Amino acid sequence: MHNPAMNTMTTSNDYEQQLRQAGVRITRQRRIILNILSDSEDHPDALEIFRRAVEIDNSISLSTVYRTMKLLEEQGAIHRHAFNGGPSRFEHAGSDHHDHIIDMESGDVVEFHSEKIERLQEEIARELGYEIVHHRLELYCRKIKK
Amino acid sequence: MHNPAMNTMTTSNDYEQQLRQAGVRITRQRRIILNILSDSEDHPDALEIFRRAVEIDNSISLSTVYRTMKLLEEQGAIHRHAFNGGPSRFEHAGSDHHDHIIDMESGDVVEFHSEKIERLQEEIARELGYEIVHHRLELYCRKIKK
DNA sequence: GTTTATGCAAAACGTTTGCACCCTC
DNA sequence: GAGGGTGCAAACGTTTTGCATAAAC
Repeated sequence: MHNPAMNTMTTSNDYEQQLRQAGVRITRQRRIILNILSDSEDHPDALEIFRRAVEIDNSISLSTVYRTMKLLEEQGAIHRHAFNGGPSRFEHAGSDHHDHIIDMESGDVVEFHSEKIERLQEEIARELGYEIVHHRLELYCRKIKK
Repeated sequence: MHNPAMNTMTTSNDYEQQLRQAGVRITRQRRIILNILSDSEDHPDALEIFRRAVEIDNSISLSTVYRTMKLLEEQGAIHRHAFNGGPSRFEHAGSDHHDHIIDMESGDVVEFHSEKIERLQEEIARELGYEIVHHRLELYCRKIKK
């Protein structure tokens, strides 16, 4: 896909522009973290992001990672998860909403989406007098052995 | 040391028997905590359980609360939640499984259950090669204003 | 009497914050 | 140049742990 006019891809450059528009300064550190996040297929925690960042710039600090994660969360650029009540793990707020299967043996995270479940959630909340702001659906699973 | 048949107990007596059967010693502290849990309509965290326990026995310690919560969780007697990534909050593992609506303004927790959602979850997991061990569904909501 | 639980204090853990200096706009 | 961002170290809130004592079985 190579169409400079139609920019539907989520590169960290896009995010930089959006963040700039929101009045966020793009520092060297923030750029590094944004790149790490858009390159990540997994759901790293702050320490792991810090480790990956240090390989690019060994002067970066863990506090900056934490501060940046909070900022990006507020800007809606990332999502924060607390699987198993463990440390926060982050992912790029890509295009589509999705939920998570957590492999209890490996810790791997698989994403899925069910429009049916989403609708049922809305229905249930509405019946109880609530509107959903956001939700969290996590399936803690084991691989089925064949 | 004799075993009085009469003990001013609530429903936690059932739990005591089950725990005894599992080889768990019923100490004064554990009895107090079990009572607090079966009396609680809300989802208190460890500190709140500690506060309630101190009113009954002011020599109880916070470590004992934490150790007991871990034990009871392992025994399947309670469930642990980490709403919003905050401190663990606990509830008696009552009869039925249910999920949670968290009122974002008040912090109140409303319980609900949807057999349809449960079935859809199973279906999705199976299709991806997983079996669900347990799951977590939390709807972070605002009250609808009329 | 043996085994296990407790209380206390200290440590561990993930995260936030105060401050002096540095960089982006 | 002004205002916000950074690194560092120290503080934080939650949870765990080592150890000597106490209680359950």
